[in-house]
Amino acid sequence: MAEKLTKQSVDYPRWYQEVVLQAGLADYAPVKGCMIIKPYGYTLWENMQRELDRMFKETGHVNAYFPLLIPESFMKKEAEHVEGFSPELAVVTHAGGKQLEEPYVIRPTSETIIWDTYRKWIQSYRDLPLLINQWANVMRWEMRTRLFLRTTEFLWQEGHTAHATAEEAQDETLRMLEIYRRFAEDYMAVPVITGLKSEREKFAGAVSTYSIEALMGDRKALQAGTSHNLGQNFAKAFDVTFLNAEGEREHVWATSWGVSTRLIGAIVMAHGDDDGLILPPRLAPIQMVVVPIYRSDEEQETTVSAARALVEQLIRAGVRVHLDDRDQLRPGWKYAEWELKGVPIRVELGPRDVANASARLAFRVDREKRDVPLAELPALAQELLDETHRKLFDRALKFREENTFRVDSWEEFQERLDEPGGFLYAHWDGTSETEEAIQNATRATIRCIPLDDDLEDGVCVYSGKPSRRRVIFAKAY
RNA sequence: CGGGGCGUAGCGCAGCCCGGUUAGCGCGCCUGCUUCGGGAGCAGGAGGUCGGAGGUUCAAAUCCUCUCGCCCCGACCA
Repeated sequence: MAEKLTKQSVDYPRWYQEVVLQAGLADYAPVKGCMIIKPYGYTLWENMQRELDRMFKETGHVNAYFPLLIPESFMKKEAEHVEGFSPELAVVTHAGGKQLEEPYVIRPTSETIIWDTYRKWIQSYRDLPLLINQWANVMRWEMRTRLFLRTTEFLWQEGHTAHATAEEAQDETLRMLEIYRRFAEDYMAVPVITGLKSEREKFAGAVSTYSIEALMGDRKALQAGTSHNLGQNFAKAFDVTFLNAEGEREHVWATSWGVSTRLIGAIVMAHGDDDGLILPPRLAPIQMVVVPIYRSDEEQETTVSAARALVEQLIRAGVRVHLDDRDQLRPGWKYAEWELKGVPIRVELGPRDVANASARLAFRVDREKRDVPLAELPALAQELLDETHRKLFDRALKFREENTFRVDSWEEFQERLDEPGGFLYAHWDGTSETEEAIQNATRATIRCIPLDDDLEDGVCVYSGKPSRRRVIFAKAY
């Protein structure tokens, strides 16, 4: 804990790794590529789950749970799905001391087992729509892993819905994309761009994939959530049909959508600085930490009891507050530690403050210090947290805008991408060949075709062929 | 899979090239005193089969062979 962090400007990946470990979000596991999510990190995840779960339920979804193990044959039923996921499957071949007749794969995502099940659940248009979400762990044997951003096993939610029409499925796809956008911006304080994925980048088995894309502190992009319109691909692969009102048999239309513990990585990299994490107040495990300050035993008695009283009032005001009354640590040490852990607001309570009936607040987001009357603090707390949220969001948005460029020539594209990086709005001829060529030349990929962008005639920055709109290129995680 | 690095106390490391007393250092931990408004000081103390196996040698953390694991950088991916 006492080690100093590597500065972001010196080595960003190293900073990331150190801050995740030192702030107590996660630890390495004995298994390659896996991590142990520690209580502080898991509480953050629980807070994210709670809000997302509420949003899903408000839009008519219910939770269910499907098995971890999937018969291997299921994975082979949808052609693109097989191709996309085969290389990263973990397979169980032995159990109960015997070799299994059919191996089981550990789910990398649950479309197949869910659509196998939906076949039994759906007969009529009256059974639709079917709006189910599950909170689960999944496993993908990636070649290279990074804490939270890409681990072999990760936690996520996956929604799987079934609809009677293509229009309904498309509406659902966009509805959930919008929920992800709202969650990212209103809770994580991370501004995101919503858009459509290119053919190359879309989900294996989808008709179309939409995503929210965020810009990290090192000016690289992070895909923070995806929503897929699966069309009738899985319904056909698993023979899921229904009778419509006219008595005709049709294949069901599907969507799936998910966000994962990767979002924790997004929070770390969107907001963190050289002193550590900066957690968005609406998700922070600890929103305010109260540090009593004293020299003598009498002062300790005075400030600690004042702190206890304050903490009680703050809890009643709905604040997630922590009292740091550890006697063996000095205040300066505690300040540094809570800053590393990204607590939005620190409340310092010393003899002078108690005498003045005030509290000294220190804001993590901008280091501002402010004295507030003790009696007013509980009533003021939510507003202060909201203010912090806005500052965080505004700063992240400003950063993104400062690192977003419209580029019109291949030279400019390469230069900007190299230094400083960021989002590049550029014309693209719409072909996978060009996309691949650009990736090979620069390591940049098309993050998305933004939804809220106007059409504009131009020529492809790489091939010079005609283009109808700009797309966003960036180096990505 | 290619490239690089690392396994020595809870954590971070030195020692290894050039073998040789009881294997060190910092942080943390325990005890005591003084401290406490930006990462405290002093004194005392506990804590190790040096990743594993085999070999060379009078003697191996150190040399040789094999092996296991993890991390970082790239290619693949949420």
